[in-house]
Amino acid sequence: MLQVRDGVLRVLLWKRAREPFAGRWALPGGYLEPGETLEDSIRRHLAVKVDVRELSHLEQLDTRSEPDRVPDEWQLATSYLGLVPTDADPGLPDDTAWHPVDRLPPTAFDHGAIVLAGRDRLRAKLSYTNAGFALAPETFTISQLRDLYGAALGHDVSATNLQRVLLRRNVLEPTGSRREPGRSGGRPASLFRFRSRELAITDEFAVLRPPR
Amino acid sequence: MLQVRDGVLRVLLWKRAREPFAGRWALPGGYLEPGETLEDSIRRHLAVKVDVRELSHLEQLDTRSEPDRVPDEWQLATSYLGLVPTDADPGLPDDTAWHPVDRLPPTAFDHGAIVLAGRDRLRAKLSYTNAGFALAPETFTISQLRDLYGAALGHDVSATNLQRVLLRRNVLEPTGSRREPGRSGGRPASLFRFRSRELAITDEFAVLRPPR
DNA sequence: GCAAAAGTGTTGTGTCTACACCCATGT
DNA sequence: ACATGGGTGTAGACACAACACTTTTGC
Repeated sequence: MLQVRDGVLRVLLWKRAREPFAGRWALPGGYLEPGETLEDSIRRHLAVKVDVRELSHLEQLDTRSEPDRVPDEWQLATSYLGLVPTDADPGLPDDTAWHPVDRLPPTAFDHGAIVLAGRDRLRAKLSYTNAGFALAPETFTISQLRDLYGAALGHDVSATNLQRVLLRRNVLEPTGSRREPGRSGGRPASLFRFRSRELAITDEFAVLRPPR
Repeated sequence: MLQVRDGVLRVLLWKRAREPFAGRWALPGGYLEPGETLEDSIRRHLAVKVDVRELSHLEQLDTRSEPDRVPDEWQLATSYLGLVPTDADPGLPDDTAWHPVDRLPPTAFDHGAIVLAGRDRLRAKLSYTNAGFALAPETFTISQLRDLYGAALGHDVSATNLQRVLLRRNVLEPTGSRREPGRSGGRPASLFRFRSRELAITDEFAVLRPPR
């Protein structure tokens, strides 16, 4: 589960109490109940940590089956990428915390690799889908959105060009209202919102488009 | 397992003898052995149908867990996309056949949806990776490659532009040799080959590139 | 007026499509 | 010579990045 928090892309991790990997950080999750869907299962396990309504997007990453990924046991795991808007602040149990994705603590199992795979998937999808909606509040200014994209992508993003790309692609729409400037002045910023809050591809054919 | 065969993108299906879905067509695959990797398992099951050395690419699609996807039983399945070069002609058991992906026969379980998901994954990757290597023979002319891309993408592709895109991206390299024209004449075509036969992203940042 | 923050105008660059044209071969 | 198929030249459309400039606010 990823979120931009304090201007940094973070992942929710849970500190393991028991062996194996006692004291190391792990992704939330757990066993599948009979007859349960993978998605239902991850939502159920997450609900213990976070209110599920806060989840703005959830998608499957992959299934890992290497026999040595869990010591002394052969165990399959299907990983999911979950996103939470930056303005959500779920109350957390004591043994969980948001860790910067680019400075992970020692993790249990292959969870470090899974987090990086999730980060990479998010970065890719920010380029060619409307995935930003899942990180952003309901309405926002372009500079707020620039900061979110910057944190998620790991490099500076120009507000000017971000605005133009997302407006050209019809991903954003103006709400009509504005945000009052802070005490240091400045022009009031217009508020925007994502036209859709469901994942959609916005830049389908990079090349080799079908002919007219 | 997909292949361009007779100028059409096809999938290898296996005719089920037993219930459920007796007589309908299913994807090759089967149960996982204890301690076995998913990839090893699919390769093992495929080896019965096709020589595994013919597989030029294999990647995981997704894991399906809907309780009603198999009647009277709750069963998880992880699907894979396998590609076979167009010039491979594996001998097949009697109960398997290559079916056009765009005109699938009635399929068992959710296998029809899986095939379409694989097709869509292939189409997307042809745009921004070197995935074409997995459909093409070792060496080929641009027009052969155009036909392969056309069959896989489902629309006409211009040889002119295909050549320029793939050369600009350094995906193809000339072999130096040529192919003799047929009896109807025509300029002899140069032969090309893919520089790499491992999947690689060739058009990384569609937009929002990192600054210099 | 001046600083701060937001937003627009403009120019340049690179990638792709479309299409005209040229090249090398067989008959 | 002419048909056939391969390949190149070139121009236009478009999306994007960069950066200068203008707008609107607080102090």
